[in-house]
Amino acid sequence: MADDKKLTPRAEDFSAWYNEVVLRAELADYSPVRGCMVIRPDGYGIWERMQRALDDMFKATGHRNAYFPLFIPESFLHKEAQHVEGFAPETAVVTHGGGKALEEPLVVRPTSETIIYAMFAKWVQSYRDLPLLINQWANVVRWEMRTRLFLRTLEFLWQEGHTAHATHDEAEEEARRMLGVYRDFMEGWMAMPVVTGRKTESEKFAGALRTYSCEAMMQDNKALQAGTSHNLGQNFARAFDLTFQTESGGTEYAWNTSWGVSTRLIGGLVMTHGDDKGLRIPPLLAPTEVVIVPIWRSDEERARVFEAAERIARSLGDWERREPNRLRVRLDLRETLKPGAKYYEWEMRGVPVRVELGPRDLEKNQAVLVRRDTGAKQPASLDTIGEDVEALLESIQDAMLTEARARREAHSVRGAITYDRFREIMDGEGAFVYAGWCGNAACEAAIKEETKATIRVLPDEEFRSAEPPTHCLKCNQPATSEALWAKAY
RNA sequence: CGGGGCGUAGCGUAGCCUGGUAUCGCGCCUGCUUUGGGAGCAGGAGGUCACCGGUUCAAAUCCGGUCGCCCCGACCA
Repeated sequence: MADDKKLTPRAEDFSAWYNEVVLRAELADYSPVRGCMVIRPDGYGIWERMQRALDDMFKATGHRNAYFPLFIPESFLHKEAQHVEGFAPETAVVTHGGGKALEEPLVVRPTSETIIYAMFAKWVQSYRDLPLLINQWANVVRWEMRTRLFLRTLEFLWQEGHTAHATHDEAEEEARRMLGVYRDFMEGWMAMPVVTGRKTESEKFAGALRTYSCEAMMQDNKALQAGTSHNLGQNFARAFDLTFQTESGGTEYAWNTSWGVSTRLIGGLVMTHGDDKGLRIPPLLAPTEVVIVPIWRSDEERARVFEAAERIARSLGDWERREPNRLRVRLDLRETLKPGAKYYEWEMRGVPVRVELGPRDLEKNQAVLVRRDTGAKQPASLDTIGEDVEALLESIQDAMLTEARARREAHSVRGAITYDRFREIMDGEGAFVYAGWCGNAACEAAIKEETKATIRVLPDEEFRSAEPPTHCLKCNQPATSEALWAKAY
């Protein structure tokens, strides 16, 4: 068992490490159904914090929540040609209900564009009804062949924003705005830096005019598509007759956007921040930010230490920080485990700050604060522990983003590069490679075929190289754009 | 769907070749002693050996079939 206590190191087998962390940190467990997962309280707690933060951001940008049904008439999916082509192979279909065959099979939503724009068509008559800005929190089902906890399961939780606008430019602005919201969330809350940009034709959403994406680098140097935002143009409006009267009395199709992030983000969080001791959760998303571990020898000491620990837990729990919410504190009073065993457990679970409190500390009116990200210890006076913990949490949140960004930059490659060198990189450690592309889908496909790497995005300006690449990585023809290449999840 | 692995207590496993009393560790329960980096001792509970069929006096073990899960490759948030 001694060996079982340690995780498989990331360097030895990243995939095994990931599975072990998710299971042992009790974020999730396998379900009896292949490809499905149970999200356990510690995993769901992270999701709840993500939801709250994102939901506030959606509301702040004018969106309202609604809920659309799980079942979609199969015919709806067929109304948009690209869309059905993209999703039909991976839908689950209900053919029977109440013991009888249904007249029309029902698709379990793989995404809700069809049902939502069908409803929008009923609700929108005039330009005065626009823009219509809706979000829904829901589960969706996609019948994937190969699944992985959080990263790809048959059923997953997500949010999908759906909007309708009077003009192309407004829709474009909306799609870009929500991509920005995602980026702010991923960097500000998840401490996960992303590269934003536009997807190529071959990688865009089925039915979209344009797809934008946030791409994050995992610790195995592979890219994770963490969130996407689509300008759907008028494709769905045409398919579902979503029209409105213009100011001048004409009739036009509305312009739509959709955008989503899912519980996949939790997988991204694990693979961005986890280490060989387990999970590391950025404080803002941690269901428990602080765990207090009391230390004692005699019964007399236990009584004293417990009393003090409870007092500190209360005062920390009541500590009002600048943002008006309280510290999320947990007090570990279990008497069957030694302190060391508790340390290992809370490290596995990723709690950002541990407070150690023993008799020697009490004599000095202090406690020891230990940060999960670096393992560094520091004493804190019991008189100022609230401020100290708050400051430490803020420092951890910042440090985690800085560290993740530095790691990404250390594994990014820019500047002139030969195709041979590129192949070498993709065969080896992997990287984010910024290189020229001629714009030809054939080159994109050939590279994917030969190296498994794909164009993650055509990066937004701030991510592009100071010296734009001049030639296509593959065919050496003049480049029409700079592309970010990587292997992806 | 192709390749690989696995199904024995909550978890991890031994036993299978060569059929005969279900193995060990962790965890769990009780008690005592412990507790500043994964505690010790003693006692205890816990099993349709994935499922179905066959061979046999007797099957976890041999034979036939079925199902499921995990990992690696072709699709994808």
